[in-house]
Amino acid sequence: MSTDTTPEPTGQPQDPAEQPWDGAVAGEPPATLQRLWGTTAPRRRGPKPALSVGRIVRAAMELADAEGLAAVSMARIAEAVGYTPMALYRYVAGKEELLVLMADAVAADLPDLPADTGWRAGLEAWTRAQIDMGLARPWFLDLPLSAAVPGPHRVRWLDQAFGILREVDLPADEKLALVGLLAQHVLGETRVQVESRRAAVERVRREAGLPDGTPEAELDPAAIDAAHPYAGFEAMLGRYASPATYPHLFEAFAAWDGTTTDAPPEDDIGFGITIVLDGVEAYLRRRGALPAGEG
Amino acid sequence: MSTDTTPEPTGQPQDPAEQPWDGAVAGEPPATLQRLWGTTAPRRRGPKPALSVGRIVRAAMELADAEGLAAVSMARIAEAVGYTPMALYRYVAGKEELLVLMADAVAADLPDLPADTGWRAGLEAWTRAQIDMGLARPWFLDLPLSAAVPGPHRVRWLDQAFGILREVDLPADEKLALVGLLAQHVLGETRVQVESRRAAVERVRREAGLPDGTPEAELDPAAIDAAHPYAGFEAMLGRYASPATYPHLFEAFAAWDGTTTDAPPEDDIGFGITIVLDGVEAYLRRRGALPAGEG
DNA sequence: CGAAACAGTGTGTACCGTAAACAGTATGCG
DNA sequence: CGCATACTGTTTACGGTACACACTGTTTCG
Repeated sequence: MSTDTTPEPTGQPQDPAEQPWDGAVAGEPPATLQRLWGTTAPRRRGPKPALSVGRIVRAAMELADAEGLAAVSMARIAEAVGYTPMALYRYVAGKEELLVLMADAVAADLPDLPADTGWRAGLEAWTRAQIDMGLARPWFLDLPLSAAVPGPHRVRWLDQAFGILREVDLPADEKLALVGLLAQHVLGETRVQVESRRAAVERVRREAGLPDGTPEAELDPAAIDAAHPYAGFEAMLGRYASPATYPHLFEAFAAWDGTTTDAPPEDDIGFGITIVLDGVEAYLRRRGALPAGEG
Repeated sequence: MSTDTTPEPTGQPQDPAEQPWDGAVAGEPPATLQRLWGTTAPRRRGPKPALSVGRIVRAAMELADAEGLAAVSMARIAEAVGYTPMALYRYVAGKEELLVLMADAVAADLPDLPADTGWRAGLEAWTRAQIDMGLARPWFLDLPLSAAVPGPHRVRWLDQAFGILREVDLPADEKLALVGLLAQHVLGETRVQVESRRAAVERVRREAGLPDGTPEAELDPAAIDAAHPYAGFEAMLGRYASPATYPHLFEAFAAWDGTTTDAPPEDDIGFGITIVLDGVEAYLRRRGALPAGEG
């Protein structure tokens, strides 16, 4: 982007052959990227395709929503759309590519954030929206690292972050680094939330004596909310920790009265966001990048 | 731990039956936790076991080190230790449990940190050591969320964090939340590092025209270090971004001169740590928890 | 000396992702 | 028009996975 040639509005066909990364050596880029960005040239001959990439991805996501990522197999997807497994390979290079497409597609549901809240409130909203998305689709966290390819929806979300950061005076690469830091925090926070909820559900189910596969809907939501988040951890400590084995942990938790402080922001998510954004604010101040009136 | 009964130094057998979570309903806890903490009661009758959990886990880790987590299958492990695949099931409940054991075992190599550096330097060292571990064993990042069960080595590492935080005046649950935040940041940062290195290696290999499976050792290390970390991202921008599609991104990167600022700490890792620890410091100050002389 | 508890093996099932060969269909070109 | 061509979805098959179950052989306790 440091060149002065303006790129075309949307990607053009531009002869799929002769791309530097094409050929036997290549990783996934060419076909996968085209599928991601919807820039595959329409076919001219032969029967009209009955399926579409979009429909396949949508079926895969519904499956993941309902039964988790582990349930997403080529066979199950094919069954859902009413074709044979091998038919999918006419639309998608393989399962790995399908996961890439899914990873971008989830970002389509991210909201349009209001502009003109300051950078800090903006980033907080940006962060929270993403965590909400992760909570709604926990399977997102199970996607492999290799599925994190920038696609149109993901980049749109990134664009919003840059919109929020317009008022901040920093070169683009530093903004990108900051947004990346935030994005990583989001992923981690979501993991914690999802995992702690899953543990709470499991504990409530066990206490109610219900069988393993019981859907969450049959459990008491209040009991789930009330389930102490550190319960499993404390049980582990009580069983295995001693002054001899884990002195500092033992000391700290022996002195603890067992009550959770709510001096931090009322919710767990806010706790992390506040700390990270405080750090970001310190960085901006150090760099003299705060908008006028805040510096 | 808010009770006054001192737990025994190390877990005792304490009758594996009659545990609340035992039986058909249970998830993994009983057997898996016992295997994790090495508290399985020795068998009394029958032939002496030829294998051991430790040997199996070690073999699995060697396999993962050499060929990645995807190469770790029950069959390959069995081959490595010289027995049939089914023999492993006498020692381990299944593959999932094995991954749990591996996840804890990696933490065994984490160093003993020096005491008496202040809380901030201590936490930074704690963080960096963990990132180094992740870089040394990238497969660690591929482990599923479900493998994150607290085992002896993981808890020992947590204990060190609490040792570092002794001088900080905060209830145990808040310390735990802070350490958790840091741990999540570490995971994210390691992901970024591993992924960007992998991308750099791939790009260098492509430019050198070498085949896909070429081991990293045959590539020019200097070229890998020099490979611009944002190259792939910029290529994507140049091809697909326009003022119409991604206005803010376009604007920011159009104004950018293409040079990376090194105003932040010299290395990428320090960039993130500094921001997060600044946030933590702000939190401690707000809570009046800073050690005497720092408040 | 049984009997019971255990170790490791052999065999088999139910999946998984996907390569290859195939028959049917719509299109562009001579 | 007619046919080669490119494309569709299907069939079949392969090598891989985790693991259930029945089995033989070994060790130790009552």
